[in-house]
Amino acid sequence: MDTQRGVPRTHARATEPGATGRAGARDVPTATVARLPGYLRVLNGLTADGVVTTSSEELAAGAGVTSAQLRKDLSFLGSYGRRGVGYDVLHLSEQISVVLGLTTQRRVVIVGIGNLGHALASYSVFAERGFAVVGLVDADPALVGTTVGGLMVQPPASLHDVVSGADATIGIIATPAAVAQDVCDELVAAGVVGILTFAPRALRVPAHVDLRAVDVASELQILAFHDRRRTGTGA
Amino acid sequence: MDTQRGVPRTHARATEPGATGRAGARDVPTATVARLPGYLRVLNGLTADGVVTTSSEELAAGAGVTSAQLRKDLSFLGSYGRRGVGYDVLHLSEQISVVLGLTTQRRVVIVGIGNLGHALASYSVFAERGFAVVGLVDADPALVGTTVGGLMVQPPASLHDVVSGADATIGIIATPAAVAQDVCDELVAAGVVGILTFAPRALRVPAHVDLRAVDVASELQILAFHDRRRTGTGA
DNA sequence: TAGATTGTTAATCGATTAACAATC
DNA sequence: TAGATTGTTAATCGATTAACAATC
Repeated sequence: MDTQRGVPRTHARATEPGATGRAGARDVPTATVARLPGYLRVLNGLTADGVVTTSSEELAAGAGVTSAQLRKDLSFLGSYGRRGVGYDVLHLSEQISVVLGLTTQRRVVIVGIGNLGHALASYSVFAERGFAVVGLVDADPALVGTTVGGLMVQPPASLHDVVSGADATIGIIATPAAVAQDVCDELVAAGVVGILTFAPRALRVPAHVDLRAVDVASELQILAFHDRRRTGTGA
Repeated sequence: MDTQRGVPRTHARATEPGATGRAGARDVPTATVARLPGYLRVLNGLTADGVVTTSSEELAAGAGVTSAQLRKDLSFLGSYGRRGVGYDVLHLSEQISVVLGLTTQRRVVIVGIGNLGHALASYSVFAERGFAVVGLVDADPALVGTTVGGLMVQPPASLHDVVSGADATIGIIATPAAVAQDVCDELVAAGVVGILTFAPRALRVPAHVDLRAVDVASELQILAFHDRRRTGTGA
């Protein structure tokens, strides 16, 4: 009840279909991939603090996992530590970035500029972590043409052009649930290979597209399950 | 790469410490608990469509899981279906609500009313799914005293009173990462038993408090991992 | 009865944990 | 060398899948 958790997935295992294949990056378990961003975050913080070397113990504590878990996770990437010494913060950070594919900036399009989409479009953390929001789309005529986070909101009919024109590979869906599947299909048709949806509804995507879903109301309902056990109400 | 996933957790198993214990609700695996909100969502949709009876096949398809998975999950709650017939939509919906502890309305306080907090404070889906936002707190003097989603924003010094005064059991953290742990500690001291954080930082909570973390930038980084394999860039 | 569909069992699979040999 | 810490192995644990007997 007290540990931080990453994100689960019924994900296909992360095998390496790539041509030559970078050493070490092959066949990383999905559970490990989901924790890598957390490690990277801690490493970046250490770098900002001027820390040059770290240990599995320190890194794990910062990320909220055990040192055994951390070493096991890193072992799937390769051997980037030195026994008896620890890990070079900058080098490990770079290796994880390479494995996650963050050495190239990914371009993101957000569909649905309501309260949530608006917040995401203005979210500075995206830029800090290597993503560029390159397009905004909304169906509300009152919203189309306005500027949010420095970008002009485009109409739904422009979705394909916005995605392909900016060469976006990731789409974020922040629309009402009712239209989420249609938007999803259009994003896929336009060429995105990854989708992050906030719409409370199951979406279908082809096998070559990666889908991740965040449902904040479901998160609260999961909290309610444990809440009930502590406050005694609810049954 | 194509399935919907719930939320992973390094969660303690959901054992039943409650006194008498409702039949069936004991010892539900965390992976199952995380999928229950999805089933509930589909059941509510079926109810709205006037559907009276459903099958594991139909329900699973709507939730994006296999029928085997669904039946296995429901088996932890009890036997609420009829062989050869299926499930009564209303009855099953009610049983899941009881297990999740949704028969009592939970009160939620949101700390950090920036872009994201603002969006969450105005998020109608919370009310639809049985949660009441009863307090808003922010450190920005320019924001304190303003009204968002019908509630007046309170200063940080009022956090404890806002939580205990409204008897809130769940806290949502939408503050900058730098202050997230302090806010978390204050929420716990004020008596919440569940915390949902959007701050990109690992948080520590005592064993009796349940913590769930949503990190949208990490979600994008996980998508980038697969993106790299398809677009070939990034290594 | 015959057909349908659940609930459960058993097998498989993947993830976590702990311990320690390797080695800096 | 002695102490420290990694990387790996093996054991455990939990979750998923498939098949089917129970039963409506």
